[in-house]
Amino acid sequence: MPELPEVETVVRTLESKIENKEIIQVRVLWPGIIEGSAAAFSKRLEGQHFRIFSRRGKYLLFYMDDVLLVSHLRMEGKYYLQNDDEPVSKHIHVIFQFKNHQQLRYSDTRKFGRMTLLAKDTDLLHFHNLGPEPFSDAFNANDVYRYCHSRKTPLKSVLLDQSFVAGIGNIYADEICFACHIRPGRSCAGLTHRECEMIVSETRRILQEAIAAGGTTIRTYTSSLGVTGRFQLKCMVHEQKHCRICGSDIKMKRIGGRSSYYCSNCQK
DNA sequence: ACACTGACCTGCGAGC
DNA sequence: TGCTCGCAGGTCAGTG
Repeated sequence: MPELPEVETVVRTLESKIENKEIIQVRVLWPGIIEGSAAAFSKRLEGQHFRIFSRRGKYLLFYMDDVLLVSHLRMEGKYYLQNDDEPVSKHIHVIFQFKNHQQLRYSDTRKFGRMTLLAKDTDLLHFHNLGPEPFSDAFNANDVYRYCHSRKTPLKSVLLDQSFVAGIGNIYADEICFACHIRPGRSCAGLTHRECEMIVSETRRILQEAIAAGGTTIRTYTSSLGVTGRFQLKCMVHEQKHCRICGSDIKMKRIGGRSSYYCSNCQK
């Protein structure tokens, strides 16, 4: 499941492969991926070049000449750079044709991902009600403390709430809770200021390490263009059987509709 | 205003 | 062996 580190990896990989390439044609094989009219989407992108590559939360941002292409991979979205004579697998839903017979292909087994076109000057600070980026000053212990004390939801649910902080998904939410020695189901209302400081610093540390490792490859997720992350080797609790610190059995519980892994000995 | 649930999808594994 | 069923997950619309 692509979370912030995976999206960051995809953005940087694509930047190195397709920067300044011109789209000469777009084929949408599954219109549900495109928000709005697929025909208008395709027409608008013809003749546009991939200029600047960026990210906001889990959204990929491609600044073209006159338009902003926003892509969300959701669970299984991937990009591949292939030649146009290679067979098109059944999970390819959007094809961007370049010159020299190259194609950028969007693959998505579950068809959950979305693409949309926006004006280049769209305000991304308030885009989809997204909260602060984890590495920005806007994500800090004082604001986290204030936010948490105005509600009673489990810490895990808060970490997954994209309007709280942008980019954290199920895997990293479990890892952050573990690193802070807090059970994912604990109400965020009772967090101390010291714990909020720890949530901020551990979130940054874990995401930074995951980016350095090229993201996480777990279940069906591999990042684009054959790049495989290595962060799953460092997961302390997510999908683990035994705690890597104390050896206790890792417990699994559904919190906010998500499977959540924790060590009942190390996390209070 | 906040919190929870279901829909969107398909592949996979468990159970019969 | 072959079938059905439930689960996985991010986001948003709908409901309480």
